[in-house]
Amino acid sequence: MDRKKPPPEQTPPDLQRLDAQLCFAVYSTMLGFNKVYRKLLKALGLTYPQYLVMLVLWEHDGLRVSEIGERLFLDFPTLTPLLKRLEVQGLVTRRRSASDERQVIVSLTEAGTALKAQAADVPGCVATALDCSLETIGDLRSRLVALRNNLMQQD
Amino acid sequence: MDRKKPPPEQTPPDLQRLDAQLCFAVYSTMLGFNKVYRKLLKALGLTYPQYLVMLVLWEHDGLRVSEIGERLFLDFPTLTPLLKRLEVQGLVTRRRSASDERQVIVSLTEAGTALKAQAADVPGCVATALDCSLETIGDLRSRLVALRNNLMQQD
DNA sequence: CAATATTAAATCGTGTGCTATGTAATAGCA
DNA sequence: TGCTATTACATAGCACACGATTTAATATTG
Repeated sequence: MDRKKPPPEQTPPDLQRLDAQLCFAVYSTMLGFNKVYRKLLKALGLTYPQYLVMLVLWEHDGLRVSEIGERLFLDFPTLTPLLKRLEVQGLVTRRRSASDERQVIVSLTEAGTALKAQAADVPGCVATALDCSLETIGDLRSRLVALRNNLMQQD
Repeated sequence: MDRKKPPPEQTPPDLQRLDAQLCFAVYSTMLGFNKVYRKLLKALGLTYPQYLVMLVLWEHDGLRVSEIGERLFLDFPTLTPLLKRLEVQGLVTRRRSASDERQVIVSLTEAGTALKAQAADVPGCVATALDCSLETIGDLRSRLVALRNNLMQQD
């Protein structure tokens, strides 16, 4: 009578545990960030992805859609409707480029530019919610960026 | 003729830069993870969130929807349709609890259980894409979990 | 025991994010 | 110069994620 079970053929159990997955830590942290940002950005009338777009434009106004997409690692099907909604809100304009009509230039309106001052408290409030040192934040950030760049290279 | 501009009233510019935001590092890292997981999980017929649900059930079969939600920090509007699709794929069953009919118990089917072995290579392939040490991964994971818990406490 | 409050899940509506596809403009080549 | 290939963006369809609301079951209270 053979009581000895064969060794499992799959990955050792602990590598397939939810909490062993770095991706789940990233995913669930992002869920947490969304929760915090949703509250903070509600007063500004922005969703989190819209806020990211505004951050990009506040830094460098008048970009092509593709340039915004490159900056945020987002594609056209995501950006086009999102930018349309920002345009409807009067925060940006979308104009065909005169030199190349395939390109759409996204520019801040006065209201869009003015929104930057209203959003000035956001990073501080987020830092408060995080409740950890600037050094930790900076270290985490640069490590995540390195991972992101590795992941984005997969093809 | 006053050539001196008044100091800006908003947050110092570097705090409102996109790349200064930890949340953007997390967000864009998750975009990268999605890209990698989408490819790996395609052969299993799973999306990334569905994979997370399967990880939970492989660990502990027969949970209530709310228990899965607590485990993954996800709400009913997300989980109900997702679980329905897993049921349609024949990977889980959803049954009303006899002792409390408000509760739905989610159980793995034979196919759902068997899928675990097919998914055995996933964590290893992800680790390869990450191209960094297990120690780094573990450290990042625990730090992110700490942040997540802080963020989730905001209310 | 009946009425009310609470709980668990389902549904609805909105905004993403991505693959696939379509449209229009520009570039490149013979 | 005309044709083809490439580029930039828009659209379509699907799967999330979440606040708001609804439905049904259970718990609590008088």
